[in-house]
Amino acid sequence: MRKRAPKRRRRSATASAVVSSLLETAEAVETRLEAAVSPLGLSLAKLGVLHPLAEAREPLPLSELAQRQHCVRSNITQLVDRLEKDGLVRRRPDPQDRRGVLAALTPAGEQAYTKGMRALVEAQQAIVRTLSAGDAASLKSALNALTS
Amino acid sequence: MRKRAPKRRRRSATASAVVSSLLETAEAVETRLEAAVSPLGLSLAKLGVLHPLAEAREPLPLSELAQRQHCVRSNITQLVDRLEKDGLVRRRPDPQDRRGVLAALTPAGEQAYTKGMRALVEAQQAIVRTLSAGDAASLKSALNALTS
DNA sequence: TGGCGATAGTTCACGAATGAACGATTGGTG
DNA sequence: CACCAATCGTTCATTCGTGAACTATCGCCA
Repeated sequence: MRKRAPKRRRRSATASAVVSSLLETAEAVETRLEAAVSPLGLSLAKLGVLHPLAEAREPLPLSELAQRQHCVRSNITQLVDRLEKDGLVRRRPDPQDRRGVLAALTPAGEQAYTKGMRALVEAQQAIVRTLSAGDAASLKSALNALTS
Repeated sequence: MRKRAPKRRRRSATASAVVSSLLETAEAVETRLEAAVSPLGLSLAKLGVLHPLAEAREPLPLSELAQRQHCVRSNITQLVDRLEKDGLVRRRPDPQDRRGVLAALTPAGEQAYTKGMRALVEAQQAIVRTLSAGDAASLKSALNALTS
């Protein structure tokens, strides 16, 4: 009947496979989302900056954007540089703090945000739709376990 | 008793959450793996180039590395540049094709590979270990569903 | 009040990845 | 054989992300 002693090995041999699979599908998903918003001249990174700005409905300090984005301040500097070049955001001095700089959404920025968000959500739903309800639930719980 | 008509909305509201969760945990996992190999002066990208070279046990053309890595040729050019600077790989002309360039593992390269691989596998196992057997299985199947 | 340590944003150099353009070489096929 | 399309590797410009170093300003407290 075979299949008694080995067992032990299974785990380790599979570990790398599961992790690789996670990384690869995440990359595939990310690429797909990126493709969904790129026709609008956007990227996930840019959308990630526009998001808190649009939600707050008021200009925010760059450091706040960095915190919400879980990234380093210098990254936001550059991202905002490009967004400004795109005309989606404008920098303006913080009246409360002369060190600070606020990022303000332009009208074009708001518009780009709503369009981009629509495209993004649609793409996300398309992806989740390929999952059975059970798969979705178990995926969610497994990811939660990983994050803890 | 409530809970009859709505239902519809749930799905869409959750789609973005699941996808975001996937992307975020993947990033966290990647960061962890990166941290595991970085003390050895390696990165996942570099290890990804050393891998096929070590497995093949013979020099390989750069284009082959690009294919196996699912990336663009120019990326391999630069990666091999750095690996050469690190003394882990050496470029040599392809005797069969004068357009081609072969990447050959140096002794230091082989050593770095085995050490890096050890560290990587260990980190992967540590991550998977935080998952219950059930979670691991369901994660695997859900990821499979996503990739298809 | 004066001084000083945190905080804010920028700049720079780097790693990783992409895509376009380019020069060399190779392989059919006419 | 001679040409032409495909392939090979590199270079360049661009995006995105990091971390270190720097300047300006803020806020506190001795």
